[in-house]
Amino acid sequence: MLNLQSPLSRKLTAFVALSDADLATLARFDRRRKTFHSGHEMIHEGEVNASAYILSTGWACSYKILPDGDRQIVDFQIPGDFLGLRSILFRTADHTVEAITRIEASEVLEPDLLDAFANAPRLATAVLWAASRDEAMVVEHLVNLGRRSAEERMAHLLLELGARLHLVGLGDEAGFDCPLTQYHLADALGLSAVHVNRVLRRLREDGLVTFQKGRVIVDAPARLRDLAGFDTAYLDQTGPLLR
Amino acid sequence: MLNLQSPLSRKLTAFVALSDADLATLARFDRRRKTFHSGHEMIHEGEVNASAYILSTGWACSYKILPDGDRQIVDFQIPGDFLGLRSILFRTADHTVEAITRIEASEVLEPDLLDAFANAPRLATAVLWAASRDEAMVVEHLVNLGRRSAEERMAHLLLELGARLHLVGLGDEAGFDCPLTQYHLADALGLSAVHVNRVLRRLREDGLVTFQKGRVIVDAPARLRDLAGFDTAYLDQTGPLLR
DNA sequence: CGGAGCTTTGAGACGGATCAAAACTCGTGG
DNA sequence: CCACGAGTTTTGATCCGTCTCAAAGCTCCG
Repeated sequence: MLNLQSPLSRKLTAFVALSDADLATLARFDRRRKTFHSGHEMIHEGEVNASAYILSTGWACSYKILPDGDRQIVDFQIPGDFLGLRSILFRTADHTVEAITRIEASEVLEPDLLDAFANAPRLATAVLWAASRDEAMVVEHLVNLGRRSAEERMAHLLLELGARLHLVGLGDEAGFDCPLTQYHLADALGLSAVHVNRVLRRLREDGLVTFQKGRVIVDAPARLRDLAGFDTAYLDQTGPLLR
Repeated sequence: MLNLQSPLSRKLTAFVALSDADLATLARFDRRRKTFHSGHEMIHEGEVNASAYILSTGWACSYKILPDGDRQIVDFQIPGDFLGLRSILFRTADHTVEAITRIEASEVLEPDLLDAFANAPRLATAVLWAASRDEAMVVEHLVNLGRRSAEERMAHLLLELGARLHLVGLGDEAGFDCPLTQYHLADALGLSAVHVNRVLRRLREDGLVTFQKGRVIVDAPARLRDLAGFDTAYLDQTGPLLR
């Protein structure tokens, strides 16, 4: 029951059928397990030869800081997600990754990845697929910022997080635990923290979602999806890729 | 002088040293050359098993359409860029790609890519690098929409296009030819077309950039970069990766 | 029980949207 | 060679969503 143990294998096997050999190689990614405390910067923008990680417990976020000190969060990472995968190919990391909660993660070095590509082609495909999915999420976030109102953005983000968490066995249809502050939400959605607060209140008063005390409860899933224009196509790619 | 002939090889060799065998494999990507007229949708959101292309002449853009008809352009593609590379791994395309001008492009099928990955590892690395760079650009666009003012966004976009065009031998320090309408700019920057017009006027009146009659002229490069907070780090990765 | 970080609320300012309409550009056909 | 028309650019007036500044209330850890 390897697949049920690790959030990553649970996520990958949902989309690519992996052989036992693939799963064994995947399991080897889990050596070098480390713990980081909340707030720790695991990868720094500008850092050379940064490592990548696979997140197994806790939440992280990746962001960029502007000259004036403003921050734009690009994505949140939850168990099963890669941290800084892109920065392995780049000489210097182009973004920062920070632990939001206390985190457990396995460090992935370049040779691990190359080994996987050479010896476990199906796994390599799966990793590539995961990277493409990450990019698809960034694209959807771009659409969010460019063309949706504050409330639509918030609805979309919460629905995405819910769907992703559900996929790795955290949270269910009703809701999920969420350690994000309103500052995190603001920096992800391109809003001010003050406005985030008002938006959350309106969504709550309209009976759509409630986000309080670290828990998100989706009160009216259908109406919320409708408001956000939320389409899971970019996330789930229904059923395993065989090829 | 293969590298000077194709914009793609010119771009890739700037970052990864390619062997003659790599270059030969790369040249084989150039069979199946096709022409598309301006406005043609080469890849449709939702399309299954879409092909990818390498753009050799002309401009394209990739975008998503929202339920209410709004459009968010994710990126523009210029000669040497891949079109729809991500959609090869996905069962269905998650975005649309449309020709802005008349276009010449070479169709790349899945087997071509797999062949390259199996037989030309350095080229495979280069392709992966190109995909990572595409993602880095999307991330930078996200920052643009989330945390920059309308003028900063415009300045940033024009500087990015200039830098990318320069890299493939189109345009120089002074400026470049640009077939985009103000509607394109608006949909890329998350603004209204009317506001785009006013922003361009202000930038022109401030002596920063002039965009008129299909040509962009950078009047004050240093001041423009300063306004935009433009750092080429995410684009050029100075000097060839050897590994 | 104190205090730091987070959430909540109010008042006012401002960037960019929207609506409306005129002016320009350029390819096309008469 | 001119007139037309579709697409594009430009400008004005007004409106609205979100920001900023300010301050109070809450929560939870030490």
